[in-house]
Amino acid sequence: MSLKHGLLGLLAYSPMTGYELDKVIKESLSFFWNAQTSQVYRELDTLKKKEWVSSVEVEQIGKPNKNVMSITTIGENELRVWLDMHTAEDMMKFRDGMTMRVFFGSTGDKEFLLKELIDYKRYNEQFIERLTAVKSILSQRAQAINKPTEKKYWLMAISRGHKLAIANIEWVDECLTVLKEDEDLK
Amino acid sequence: MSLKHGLLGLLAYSPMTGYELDKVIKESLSFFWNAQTSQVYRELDTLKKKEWVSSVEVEQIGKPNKNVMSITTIGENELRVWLDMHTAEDMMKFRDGMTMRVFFGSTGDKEFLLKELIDYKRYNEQFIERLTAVKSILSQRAQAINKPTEKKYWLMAISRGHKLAIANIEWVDECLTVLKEDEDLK
DNA sequence: TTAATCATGTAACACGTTACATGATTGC
DNA sequence: GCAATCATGTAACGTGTTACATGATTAA
Repeated sequence: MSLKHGLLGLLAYSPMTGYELDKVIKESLSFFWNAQTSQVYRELDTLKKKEWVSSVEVEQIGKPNKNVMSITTIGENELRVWLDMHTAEDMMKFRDGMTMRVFFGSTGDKEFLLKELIDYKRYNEQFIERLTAVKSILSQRAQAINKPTEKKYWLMAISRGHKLAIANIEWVDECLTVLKEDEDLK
Repeated sequence: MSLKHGLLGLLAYSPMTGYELDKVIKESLSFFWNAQTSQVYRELDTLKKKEWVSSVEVEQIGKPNKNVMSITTIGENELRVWLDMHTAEDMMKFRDGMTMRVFFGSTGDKEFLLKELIDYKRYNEQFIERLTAVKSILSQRAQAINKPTEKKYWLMAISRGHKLAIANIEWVDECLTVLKEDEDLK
């Protein structure tokens, strides 16, 4: 499970350059996946070698040439297989640094932990704001590429981000209460 | 942010062998982090090279010899630095395969998606059950290694898992409603 | 007698991060 | 004149996965 299928998914909507893919990821996908620009180009290279995508060099006036990538039939099949065959079980194998941080929290400085929790809450609040922005970007895109069906799926994805952020914020509040409790006992 | 600091965290409680660390991870840490056995041994090797841990070979009767790993002073410092210095911002850079799956959902087979969502809900319900088991294991461990202070942090970590699982379940229910809606429109 | 537990790893590959590199055009 | 945008990458490193390998003891 990786960036490869994210790229295929985006190219299934319409052909794009690496540069555009990178921007779309940072603009619209980063609420559930992020990637370095260098990684995008490298993965595109791999996809080309696997013949999951093909590229055409397009000359431009007053701008550098660009390589427009398109998904191939093989790529479309691969995407469909990935979507249909990878299991919910895989999705349970996540890694959660924030939980690790708190699990081993007694070893570190409590003031730092409090600060970090409060920061984390703030980031989650900002995340929710960002989701609102992503929502409108995606609505526009759904119109632009004339794929109204996608929008329903995109909204489900956003809703997940929203629910998880809310859960994070509630959790921080709970932690702060617990941590302040024994402050009072001193 | 990685397994290295998880291993250091565990060794800060008490010296252990690679084998024991692997078991503890799978038993008690896997609700937020998982690792292959081979990875545990490899990382221990790296930690030894960095002198964050030291090992002593212990002979056993009727069992293979074992290498008992202990955290060093350098390792303790490293753990503290990691705990205090890594930021909440880093924690926002997660990767969420389930969201990707749904985001690009329109390309795949809808029956598969429905099945996967229902599976995912079931896994989250099982996850909550597992958390209950982990809770009692950790309570015992807190007594066994005589570190009652840790328990509070462990419970906070578990609470996070719980809240996220609840959010996941609610999200699946919402998705199922949305997906069935247009089933009715047919 | 067969599965589980104890105990250790190696090798190859896949995926992600960080730092670095280049160079033109457009808008303030 | 300077920052941002357009457009492409390479190299080295760090982290995670998969497959394979070995061999003894203990409990059902």
